[in-house]
Amino acid sequence: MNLDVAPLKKVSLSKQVADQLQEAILDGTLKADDRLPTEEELGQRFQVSRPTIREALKRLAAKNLIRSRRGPTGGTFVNRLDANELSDGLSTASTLFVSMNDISLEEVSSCRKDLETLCFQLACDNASGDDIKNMEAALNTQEDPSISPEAFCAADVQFHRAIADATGNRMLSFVMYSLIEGLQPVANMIAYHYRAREVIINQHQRILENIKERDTNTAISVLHEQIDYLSQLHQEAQNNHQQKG
Amino acid sequence: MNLDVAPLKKVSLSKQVADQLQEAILDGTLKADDRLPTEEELGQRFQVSRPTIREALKRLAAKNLIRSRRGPTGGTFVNRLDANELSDGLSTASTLFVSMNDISLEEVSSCRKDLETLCFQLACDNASGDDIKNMEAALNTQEDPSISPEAFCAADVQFHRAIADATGNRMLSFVMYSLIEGLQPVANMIAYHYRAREVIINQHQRILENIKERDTNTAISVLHEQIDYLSQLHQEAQNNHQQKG
DNA sequence: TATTGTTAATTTGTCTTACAAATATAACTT
DNA sequence: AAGTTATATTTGTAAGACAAATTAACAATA
Repeated sequence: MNLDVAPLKKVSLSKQVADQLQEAILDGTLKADDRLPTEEELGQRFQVSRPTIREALKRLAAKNLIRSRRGPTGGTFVNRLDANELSDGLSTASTLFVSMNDISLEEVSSCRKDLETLCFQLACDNASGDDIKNMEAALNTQEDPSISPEAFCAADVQFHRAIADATGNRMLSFVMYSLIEGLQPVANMIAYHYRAREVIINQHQRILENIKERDTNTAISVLHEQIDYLSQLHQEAQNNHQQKG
Repeated sequence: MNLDVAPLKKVSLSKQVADQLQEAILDGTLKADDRLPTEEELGQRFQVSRPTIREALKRLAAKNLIRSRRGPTGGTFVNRLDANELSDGLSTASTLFVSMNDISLEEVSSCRKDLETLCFQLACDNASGDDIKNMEAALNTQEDPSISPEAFCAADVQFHRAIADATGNRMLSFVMYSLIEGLQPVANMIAYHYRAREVIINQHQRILENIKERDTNTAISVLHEQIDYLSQLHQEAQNNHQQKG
């Protein structure tokens, strides 16, 4: 008896419902801001109970695909997603990826170096006036010594994002967002050292200046200086931590 | 009257539970393959009902952070995630990003060209024997003319992933996975044209050959040839589609 | 009339209880 | 001893009820 038995995949109902709804969102059947039927109505259509529908909706909510509101005009709506909101999922994904796979800082750092170098080349060619203004705004925020470490860190992210946006390629921006977000923990650590703040600010000033003057090579050399500096700081912090523990 | 009122966010219980559990997973309190308490026990700890716990767990399940099994030795476990599993979320994210933001093929294509060029440079330097074998395996699959379009497409993804892995930088691999997955729809279309299959296979053969011989420049030139070819095919398909509609 | 207060209706959020399905362990039977 | 059958445990699903939020319509009042 040599029969190949059927796959027999028993996928839970809530997952099947979630997959079908996600499919509808991805292929455009459900567009942004569309309102889904009520949970009860969905239950009738799929022939499952309301808790099952709700578990399915929570799966989609976790991916930021939908939002819910109570009340007569409430209900469940399809989210319009921009890079910022999508990058939330990406950043947890890359954080997880780094931590669970023991990715060394060296790998992350060299990846960022390569990709951001590419961004600098494109940004020097394509940066618009608005892009420059965004960088300036982020830098101005960082230059205020009274801001909190969190705010400094956020402004740091904003600065690098502005450069990614300045490439003019939104797909590249999107990819870079996940990298920048994924390195937040490192940036976070730096923000607590006032000495480091000064160094970072100085580097950003020089980067901005060189991008303005379209001096690609100098801008890139400062970038490399910064990434190496961050690597080194992070390495020292780890060593200290190991000695203490 | 110019008062800034507080945000007043009332986060649902299931989301709060999900966030707390995710936090525990991210910071390492819950490690891979750890078993969570049963749903009932979780309910007691958080002082909420089982359905609420379940909705929270479904949120995490949607992100592939946990898995569940029934039975005495069953329960809910923390997932050990590799790039493959994480790429599921990434691919939907990039697919969504492209479709909801009207990202042109030109942008995606040029982003992939730049990033994959970088990969080729690193791969030519660092590709190991295993990496070469992975590429050969994918190519062998594609060379069988009897395989389905889906299988051809999957093998195509596998080939490009193998190149990304050959860079030796797992962070870069991870980033590339999202790009490769995000372009699945285009690859999918190609797979249905037998004429195109031959072209793709021929290009892959030459790419593999040049990576083996560490001829970076030639390998890259073939890559660019392929990306341009795909762009062109896609453009033609779109034009045909518009004429028909 | 215009503003305020009240009520009702709708929809998601949560709880309770119950049973079904899967699965490993232990007990039992042949 | 081997296989079979109970049994306990845990997630999956269901149904019904009530709470909370929010809008709309209506009534009351100045």
